[in-house]
Amino acid sequence: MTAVAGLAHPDIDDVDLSTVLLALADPHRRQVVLELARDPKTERQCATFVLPIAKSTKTHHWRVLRESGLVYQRAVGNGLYIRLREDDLKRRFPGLLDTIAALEA
Amino acid sequence: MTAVAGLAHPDIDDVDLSTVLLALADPHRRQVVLELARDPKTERQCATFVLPIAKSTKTHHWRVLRESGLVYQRAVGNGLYIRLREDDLKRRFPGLLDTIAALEA
DNA sequence: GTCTAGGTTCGATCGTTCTCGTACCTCCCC
DNA sequence: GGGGAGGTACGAGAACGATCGAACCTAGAC
Repeated sequence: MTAVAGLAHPDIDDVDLSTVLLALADPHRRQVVLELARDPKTERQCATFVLPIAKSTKTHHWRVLRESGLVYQRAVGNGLYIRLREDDLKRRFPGLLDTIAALEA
Repeated sequence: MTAVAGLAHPDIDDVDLSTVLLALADPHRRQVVLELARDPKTERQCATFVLPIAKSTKTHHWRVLRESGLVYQRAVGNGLYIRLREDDLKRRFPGLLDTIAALEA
């Protein structure tokens, strides 16, 4: 196993609403999702997110976001890039992201 | 204290999004909310909800729904009536309920 | 080779949540 | 008065989630 873990992404059709809502219920994760949503097409380095939590806790949140189908992660060199699964989410949960984003705009 | 507990309802402005999303993340609670949302103006007897859980567990979920600002409960005689806080929710979290409802229609 | 920055894994703690059964209360009907 | 239906309170157990620190790995820069 490499230092960058196997980045397993679920099929969006296997994700259920409870999982997504649970993922979005955490303020740290929601902040990440909303920052990504401001520039949905753009990939961003995970390390650039400023969160008042430990490194290992971030790893935990990345996994939750990934496994809930909200984000796509890609290993580049030594680091991680993250991106919203915008199209998948629009198709599977239409309106959800826009609504949440509008609520905290 | 009467058999019907003190039904404390939070001011809708004191409710935050995390709490609401957490409340909606539970399938049983979401089912209740969605059934109420099909007839938003109408009060319904709590006892008429068919859920595969114990009585005391229901009491727990009523409290969560109440304290998350999603529903309003009223004691009538020996029982409880429940109703969506539709107007409050529309104002505080516009679009949220409609989006969730559309997602599981 | 060394050092650093980005990440993971592990183990643990702490709080919360869902769940239940039991006991109890109270309104209402007979 | 007695009984049933609707609900609460309490106590407990199991599962989960957020959090951390320490140890470790890897890629890249120097």
